[in-house]
Order: sequence, then C-alpha cells, then structure tokens
Amino acid sequence: MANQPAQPYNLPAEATLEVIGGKWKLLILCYLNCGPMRTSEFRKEIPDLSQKVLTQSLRELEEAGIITRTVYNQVPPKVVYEMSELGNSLRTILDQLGEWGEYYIEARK
Amino acid sequence: MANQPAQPYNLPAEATLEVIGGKWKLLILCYLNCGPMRTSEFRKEIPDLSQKVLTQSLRELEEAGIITRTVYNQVPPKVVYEMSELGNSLRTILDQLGEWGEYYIEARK
DNA sequence: CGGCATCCCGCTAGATACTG
DNA sequence: CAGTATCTAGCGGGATGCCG
Repeated sequence: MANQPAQPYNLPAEATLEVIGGKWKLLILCYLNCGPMRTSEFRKEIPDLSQKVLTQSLRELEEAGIITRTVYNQVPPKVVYEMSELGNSLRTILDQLGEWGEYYIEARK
Repeated sequence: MANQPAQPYNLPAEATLEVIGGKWKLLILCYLNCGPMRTSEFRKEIPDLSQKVLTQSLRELEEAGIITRTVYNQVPPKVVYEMSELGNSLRTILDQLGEWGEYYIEARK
C-alpha cells in the first residue's frame, strides 16, 4: 500500500494517489474529516477493516504528514488520530472526488 | 485493476479512484487530455508501459465510459483513442490532483 | 499494427494469535 | 485498548510468444 516507487513520479498527480490510494484510506480520511477518532472508534465504525490494515493505513497517513497520532500514557491506553494542517488541505480534493463520483455513478445508470 | 467490488461503494469518492486508479491510467489520461492517440503512439511515448497493461488499462477506461475507441478497418490496422464527454468532465479532478501533488511534494521537502 | 493467451512474480490486504 | 507477528490468498502488473 503506497510504497514509494523506485523512479520519480511521472506526474505530481500520481503522488497524490500514492497518499490517498489504498483500499481504506479514503474512508478513514472521511471519518477524520468530521473530527478526531480513537482506534476503537474506527473498529466500531468500520468492522470490515482489520486491526492490522487499520494500523498500517494510519501509519502511512501519519508518515505522509496527513494525520497526527497522539498517545495518552494511561491505563487503559488511549490513542487519538486527527487531521493535520496538510491533511486539511486535502479536503478540497476529497470533496471533488466525491462530487465527480456521484456524477459518474448517476451518468452510468 | 479497478475490478468492481462485491459490495456497493462506501463513498462515491471511491468510485472515482476505481476509475482513475491503477499504475498507468493517470498518465494515459494525461496524454489523451492533449488529444487523440493511437496505440503505437502510446508505445513510443511510454516505453515502460507494456502492451498488455496498456490494452488492459485502455479497455477499462473505455468500459468506464471515460474514453472512446475507434477502429479503422484498413491494412495495416489503426485504432484511435480519445477522451469522451464523461472523460472531459474529469479534467478538473486531474488538475486538482496535480496541483495538490505539487503542493504536497513541496511541503514535504 | 494491434491485441490476445499464457505464465509468473511481488505486493496488498485479510485471518489469526499473541503482547504490553 | 492498541498494536505487533505470522502466514496466506488474491490480484495487479510484467515478460514472452502467437494471431488477425
């Protein structure tokens, strides 16, 4: 999921897909767009998303600088994810993708 | 590459990625944005893209209604691909993806 | 010239079980 | 509650060779 290609991007647009591509990232970002979320909340909201892939996706988004991860040192543990500044700049893209998707689905009927 | 999922899309935005996702589609669409192209031209312009994956990508874009495929019954054969109406409606998305990609690459330095 | 058919490899993501 | 560690399966993508 979103490994860095050996060669430089042919297009900047491909860099964008590297970041938001992957089976679940869009959905994850959609939730985070509405506000911070804990790991357990993701698990409840998206039961089909396995623990492993969730963590993996969140890590990659974090490494891309799109989201932040805050750990509260307490028992039981608590980890909160939220959009970063850079992540918020993605909102326009997400909206556009959604809009065109709706248009496309309608046009294909 | 862009197989239809068994279950309905969680988000319309995911439908968009289904269409333009895949390793080479963005690049192909970029070329078609500049005008119609023949198969042999793609092969020259993008030598790293294999015949098989090119055809496959073009078929999927065609099935999605994004591009059109015109066959000229002559010898030697001639096949021309170009953006459809629906495909042209993608231009905004492509531009946005490129813009954010540039911004992102710059921000990550 | 354009495009199938075949074989093959690596990667993503899924399932399961275990740790602090 | 959050996160690893393994193992596995399926698919996207690549290489090669053949057909209209």
